[in-house]
Amino acid sequence: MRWDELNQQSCSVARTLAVIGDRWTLMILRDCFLGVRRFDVFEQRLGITRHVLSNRLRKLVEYDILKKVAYQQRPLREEYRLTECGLDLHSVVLALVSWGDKYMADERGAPLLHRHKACGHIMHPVTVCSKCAEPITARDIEVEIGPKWIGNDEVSI
Amino acid sequence: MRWDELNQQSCSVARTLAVIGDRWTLMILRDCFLGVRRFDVFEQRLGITRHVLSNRLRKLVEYDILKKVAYQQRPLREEYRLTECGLDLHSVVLALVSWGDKYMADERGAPLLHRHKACGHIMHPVTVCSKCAEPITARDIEVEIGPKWIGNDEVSI
DNA sequence: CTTATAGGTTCCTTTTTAGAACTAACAAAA
DNA sequence: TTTTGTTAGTTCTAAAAAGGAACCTATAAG
Repeated sequence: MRWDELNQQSCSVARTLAVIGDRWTLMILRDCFLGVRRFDVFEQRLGITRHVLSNRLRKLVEYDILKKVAYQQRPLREEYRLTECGLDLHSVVLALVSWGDKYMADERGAPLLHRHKACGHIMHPVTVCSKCAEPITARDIEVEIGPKWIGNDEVSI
Repeated sequence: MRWDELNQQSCSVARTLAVIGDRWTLMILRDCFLGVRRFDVFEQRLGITRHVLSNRLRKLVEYDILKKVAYQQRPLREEYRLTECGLDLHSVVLALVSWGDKYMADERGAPLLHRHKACGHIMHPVTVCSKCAEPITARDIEVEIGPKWIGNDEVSI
């Protein structure tokens, strides 16, 4: 199965990964959340080739995760900014950071800390239930087929 | 930069992506959270080649995200199960699902629903602050360098 | 008139993935 | 006892993607 076939699957993970599921795209998004917006800054920080960077940025714009915004005319220069849709990927990046901080850190601990502006504390993300607000782990969840998908062979648990 | 160089970076996202940051690994993990444990089931469900599946499973075992457990002797047959470390990736997969349900779904809505066993409701994951329990968005967070990393050129915002 | 800058594209080489066939270690059936 | 089937792989070649370096375009500054 190739990338372009993946987003035809009836699975939200597959469709999401068809857009953002490679290391470079996720690294670019990490940098976006750290405030990076320009082509050459991405290139230098990531050590990505210009060719691949160009392709990934194009795809992110195509899927409305980033948008190009002119910051100068003559010569026209554009930078890449997260859209609302892109900002919503923050929970994905935060979940990756949090896991990495816990399992991949060395003795110096997490390289970057996250401060919650509203409460002022250094925090780590906690995933909770939207209904009862209790923290969720893998064992707390049961999965079932969506009502409009019942009887559809494509989707299975 | 190649995969193996990525996990030497002083960034938890980079180190995490060096292990799980490709679409197949994340698709395998999705299936693990749906209860899949055996080689041929992964192969059929994912449409992945046996070669790549074999490599990815090996890597996941190497990093203690999955473990091989014998379910039969003579001939020895082993299956792959999530470790505690692997179970902690649930928040990553859940964040991917949730974003996909919101932005990549068609008119039928989310293919799979998540029921929180404890409260009994269909839920979606919400990321909250570990200190004040308020929901977090990208704009609510400020990033700063970890105390043991200050003065270290490797890490930068 | 040359050099610098930002944001790319093009070209060729190396690495990774796809797809199919083959293997090992047994069990069950003919 | 030979054949067939099952599970979990490995090996091979071709196609696709990524790496790495050079080139391009529009403009400003010196």
